[in-house]
Amino acid sequence: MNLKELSQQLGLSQTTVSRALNGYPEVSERTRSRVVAAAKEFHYAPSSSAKGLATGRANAIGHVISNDDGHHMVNPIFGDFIAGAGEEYARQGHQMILSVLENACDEEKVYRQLKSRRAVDGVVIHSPRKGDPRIQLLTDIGLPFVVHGRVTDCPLPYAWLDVNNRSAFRRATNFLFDLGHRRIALLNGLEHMDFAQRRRRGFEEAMASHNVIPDPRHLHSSEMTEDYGYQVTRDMLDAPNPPTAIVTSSMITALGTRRAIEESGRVMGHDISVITHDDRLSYLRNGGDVPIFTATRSSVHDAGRQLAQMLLQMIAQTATTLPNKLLEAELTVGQSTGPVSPKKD
Amino acid sequence: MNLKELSQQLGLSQTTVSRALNGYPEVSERTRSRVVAAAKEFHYAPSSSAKGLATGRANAIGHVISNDDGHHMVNPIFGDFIAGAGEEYARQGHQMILSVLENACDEEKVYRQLKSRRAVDGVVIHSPRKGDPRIQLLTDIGLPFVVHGRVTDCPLPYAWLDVNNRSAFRRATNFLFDLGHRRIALLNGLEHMDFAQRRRRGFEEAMASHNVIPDPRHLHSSEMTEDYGYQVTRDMLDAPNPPTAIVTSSMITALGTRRAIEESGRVMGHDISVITHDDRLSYLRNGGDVPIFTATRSSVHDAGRQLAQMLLQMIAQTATTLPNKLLEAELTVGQSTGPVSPKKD
DNA sequence: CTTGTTTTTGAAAGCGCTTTGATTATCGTT
DNA sequence: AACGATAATCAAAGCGCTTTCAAAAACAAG
Repeated sequence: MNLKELSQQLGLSQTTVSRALNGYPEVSERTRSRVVAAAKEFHYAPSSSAKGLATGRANAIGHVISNDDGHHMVNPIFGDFIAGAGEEYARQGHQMILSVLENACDEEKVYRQLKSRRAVDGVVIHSPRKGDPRIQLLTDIGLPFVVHGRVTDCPLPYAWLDVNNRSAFRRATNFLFDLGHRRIALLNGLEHMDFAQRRRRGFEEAMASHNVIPDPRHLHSSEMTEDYGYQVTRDMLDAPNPPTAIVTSSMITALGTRRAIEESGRVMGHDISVITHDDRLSYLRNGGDVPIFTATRSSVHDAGRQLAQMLLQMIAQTATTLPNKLLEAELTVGQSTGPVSPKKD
Repeated sequence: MNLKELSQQLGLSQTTVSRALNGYPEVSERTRSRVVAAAKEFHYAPSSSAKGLATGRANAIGHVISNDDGHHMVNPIFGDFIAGAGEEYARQGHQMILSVLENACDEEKVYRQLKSRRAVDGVVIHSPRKGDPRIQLLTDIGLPFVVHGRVTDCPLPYAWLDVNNRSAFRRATNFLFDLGHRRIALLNGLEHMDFAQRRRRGFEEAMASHNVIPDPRHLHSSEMTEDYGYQVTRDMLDAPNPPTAIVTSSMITALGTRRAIEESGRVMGHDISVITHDDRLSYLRNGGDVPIFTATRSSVHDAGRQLAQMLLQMIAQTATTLPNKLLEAELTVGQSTGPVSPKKD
């Protein structure tokens, strides 16, 4: 069923039917309701390609995700972020188009094609890296975009939404100092990612403000897997002068850290403290009323929703003002932290 | 830059340029290479809506994911599956369209619209449930689809790709019997999901074939979170007559199970055995050369790739044969299983 | 009953591509 | 040189919508 057939059924012109369905004011209420009823009855919905062709808008937003340098690693955050954004798109009648990159070198091509094929009205930039070339590229080709995160030292203006990673990690670290800790380890994510850089900075600031020089053996950076948390923590605990507290970048890593701690016969929150960042992933809830981990939390699902809103608004009003939003993570105290314990060894 | 402009640049008709770019045989090699070069130079790519309108094909596949009955739970499998499928789509010049459902009641509407708006050429069905209504619906409206999983007792024929969950869990359970275990617990996923039903059946078959009636206190079903694994395992270990082995449905749950085991002072693989199903999620690797968990493994990333291939092929050749594929999980022995230990209590 | 105004409806052009059916160039044969 | 066959190219229609511009209907005022 297409517009022509529908309008014939109704004995009206395509023009009127189209206007009725798109809420134009110059059609009488009587005919509008007739049209809407008929559309519902015949399950009519306008062809999106025809509509796209006629209007020049795709009513779609692109998300390009890459398998992280061929590690075939899908960001565990991804699912929840996408779900949040997707809800907002659905609400506003947009579609989400996902492009999966196998080779990072195709990156530029993919964005260019998205633009020249008019497949999307805008894109969201995931996992910005240090000196990320994408914001220059997208600015050049004139494709609206919002960055999830930020790009340090980027000379161009751009729209973004980010968690205040630096303040979150500064705060987490300071919290540990307040409990008396001074030998604090950092299990960071991959430090070519911008967010990891900021987290490190926050951590270092807190350390510096307490005149503590971090032990290099206690500073780590890797993909945030469970195994990484386990291995690194075990090694640190086995070595002389182990940390009394650990700040870690993700719940998954924290699970590994906890495992190593428990395996060593220590009690987390008593013998050694752990703070993690918690993205509130749907399949990794941090306990119930009493969180297991003390954490800096910020819902990535919510970030997805808000970022989608920003982007849709940018596109709708073609205003030249580039919005940005800094979300503060909240520090929730759980069972994984406690005052530094009296020297054991 | 559109086709018209490009053809003017070249001094050719749109017809010829279009044919050259789409690989039709009736254009000379000399002109074809000229055209291709010019297209590259001007970053020309055909508008997807125009192409879609003209051909009637969207060159897109839809994935509809729902936030599981309002639990706002995104399947952790989702990211890797999507990545696998997406790679295949990219390779074959298709796009992936993701629809996120907030209310499960919109389900029918979303599929109908995808069809009537001609937004996709086919869809993939995620997480089929017991008596899933979607296969009836899609058959009725004539939208090609492949199910990731199966629907038990479905009277209609349909295309699917699935892991042999039943045989995997039968095999896992039998493996435990071979090690001398008889008190075996099952930590299953939500049993309104079809895959969970099959896993349970496989487990029960193995139990029955050894004339063991499972202790009802050792049969569990829930969303597969870490906490679920922990809670349930702890409760079972605290109770009299705890199981000597546990079969669990996901790595995440297995992490919780391991935590409860270690917390109780037992050693996994020695005092109590654990087998899990391992979807080979990219961010949850089961150790390195020596797997931590003995597991039935089957890459969900690979499943996504293969399913995408099936669907694209179905669409391309409009053949009426409905393909299906049953993947066998492999049993990999890790450190989490061992012979039943001499009675402790 | 005109006329001017406002409200409501329609005819047709155009969005950028594919594809049919016609036309021209090229070439080997007689 | 003329001819039919083949290869290469093109003009134009059509895909299903939106939107401009024109026309008809309804209505108020003179």
